[in-house]
Amino acid sequence: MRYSRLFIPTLKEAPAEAEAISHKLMVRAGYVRQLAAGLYIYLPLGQRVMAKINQIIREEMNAIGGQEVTMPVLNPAEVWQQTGRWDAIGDEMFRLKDRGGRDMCMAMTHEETMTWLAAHDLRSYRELPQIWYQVQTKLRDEARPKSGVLRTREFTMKDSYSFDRDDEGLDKSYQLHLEAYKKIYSRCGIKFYVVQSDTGMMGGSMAHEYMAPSPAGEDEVALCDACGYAANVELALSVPKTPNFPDGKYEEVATPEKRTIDEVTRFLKLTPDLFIKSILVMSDEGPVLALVRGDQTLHEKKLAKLIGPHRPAQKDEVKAALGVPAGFIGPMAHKIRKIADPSLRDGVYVAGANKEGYHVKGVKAGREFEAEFADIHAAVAGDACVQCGKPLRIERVIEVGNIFKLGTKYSAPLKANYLDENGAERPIVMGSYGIGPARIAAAAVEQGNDENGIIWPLAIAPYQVMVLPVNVNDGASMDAAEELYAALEEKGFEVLIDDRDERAGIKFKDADLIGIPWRVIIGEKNLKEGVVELKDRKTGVVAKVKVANAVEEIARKLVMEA
RNA sequence: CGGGGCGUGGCGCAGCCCGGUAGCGCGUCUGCUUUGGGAGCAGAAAGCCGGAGGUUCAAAUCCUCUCGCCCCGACCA
Repeated sequence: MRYSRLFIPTLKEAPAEAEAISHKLMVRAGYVRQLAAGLYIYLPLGQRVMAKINQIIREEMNAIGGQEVTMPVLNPAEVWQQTGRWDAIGDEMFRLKDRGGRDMCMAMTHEETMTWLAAHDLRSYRELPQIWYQVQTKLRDEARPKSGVLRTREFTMKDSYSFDRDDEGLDKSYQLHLEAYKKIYSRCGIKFYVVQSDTGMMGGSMAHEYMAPSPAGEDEVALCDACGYAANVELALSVPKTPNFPDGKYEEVATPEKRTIDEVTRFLKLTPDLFIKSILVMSDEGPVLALVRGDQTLHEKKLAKLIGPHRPAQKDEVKAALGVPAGFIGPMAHKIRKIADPSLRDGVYVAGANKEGYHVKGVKAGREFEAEFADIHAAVAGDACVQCGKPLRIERVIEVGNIFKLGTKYSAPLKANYLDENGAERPIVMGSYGIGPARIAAAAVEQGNDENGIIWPLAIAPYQVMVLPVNVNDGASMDAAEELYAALEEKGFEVLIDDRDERAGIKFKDADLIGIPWRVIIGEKNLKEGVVELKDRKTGVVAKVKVANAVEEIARKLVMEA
């Protein structure tokens, strides 16, 4: 392709609203433009990157027997009502009515329609298993679109659905996807972790997420380098370091006006890990007292898994439920449900005395209070791994994919059944597996960039090589450039030739920004000596190669890397 | 949905507090010079100052409402 004909609107400055590196660079380098909050236009270069990612995804999905289908983006309300999600999902679903006044919605995912199809056209165990996938636009009215292409309201998603006879079959389909996904991200050239994840509102029994490390990410994972334990912090288990407990004598201490852990620790000159933090929350079933260690943070998602949706109690609710002003609550002698983090099981702690202006020392689980124990603290760096005891690392990540075992959550309500060998009707056992191609692109930019611009992995770069004649008005340079360009295209490489009559500086800056992995620079002086320069975008290393060997040399580099 | 910030030529910004009818840098166009890391000089085009209402002789500037965008949080199937 000729640069002079390609629409690549590069910018010297990043738009004011861009924050994430990938956002700034993708806009500056002319890959995308924003139409409105969470709505992006993919320009020619961006389009090529997406096409390449989607191609890799398709190849790997086809390799495990996936079959591509196309689903309607516009859905009737009925299927969503049958699974209960029409009501369960709130403002995040775009809803509308057709001219006949029928309720419709824009599909934000396709469990319903895929299962509808299975319900209608899968009849016999002989037809199972099946893996169907789609690479399509989905719409979600995100509460807060952000970080460029990372969280948008309209986005392409590859998702596949597996249909099996039983759990054993699902295991196999799940395993196929688990491996296929690893290949996809590896081929796309991004760093990623596979972590245990919450099944969330998708339902189901097992789930993993594929996480690409990046500070622009919205999630955090806990990782153990020693044994490989990896989990989303939403469910990561960890064992905090055990403090040295002072002697366990139970005594009341006056702590006037000292309410927060911070105030009390300073007042009593003790470290926060010797305290019990008592947090009252209001659940659908009434107030619940959550207990974590003073140096830890309650993880609301972990707690939600135990008690359902909840919110922190107001000051007057604390007083009403416990008869104690907030700031002096202790775990002793309340009749309400109490959930304590396991780190409180042993040891002797300081806690609120359930009496205004007082705390108590020497509080022991099983002696001063009883509670259900469950890991409800947020894992932090340095906590011990539950599997091997080595310290955990916490890293910020972009979720680039997820896989779920759905079981019969959707097949049961939509009556997606099959007949087994004995003629008995059974629900199809399903799995669902998603990938966000735009997030792969963004993650690649987040992971591959320098002060000059993007550094694409070869496999998803919009072009593999850029041929850059420094002076297009020099006949010899242009002849050599055109010849190289034609020869490389002939070999099947994707080549961009910068045939613009621009100053060298501009061409170099644009080339760096756009991030094509390899660059051949044709300069007048070098050409007179019969050489051109071959520059690696990533390392910046420049190699002079003989014109006669250039094509072969470039081909060698490209093939070597691929 | 809660908290904060910002809307001024295509892009990045100043002007607003202390009203007087808009300016800088980059980009764009023309000409000459230049030509290996975002050139120099000369000239030019381009802005209902997000929108509506109000105050005033006069509003980018003050007041009210509204729309949009970004950030933090909540949410994220």
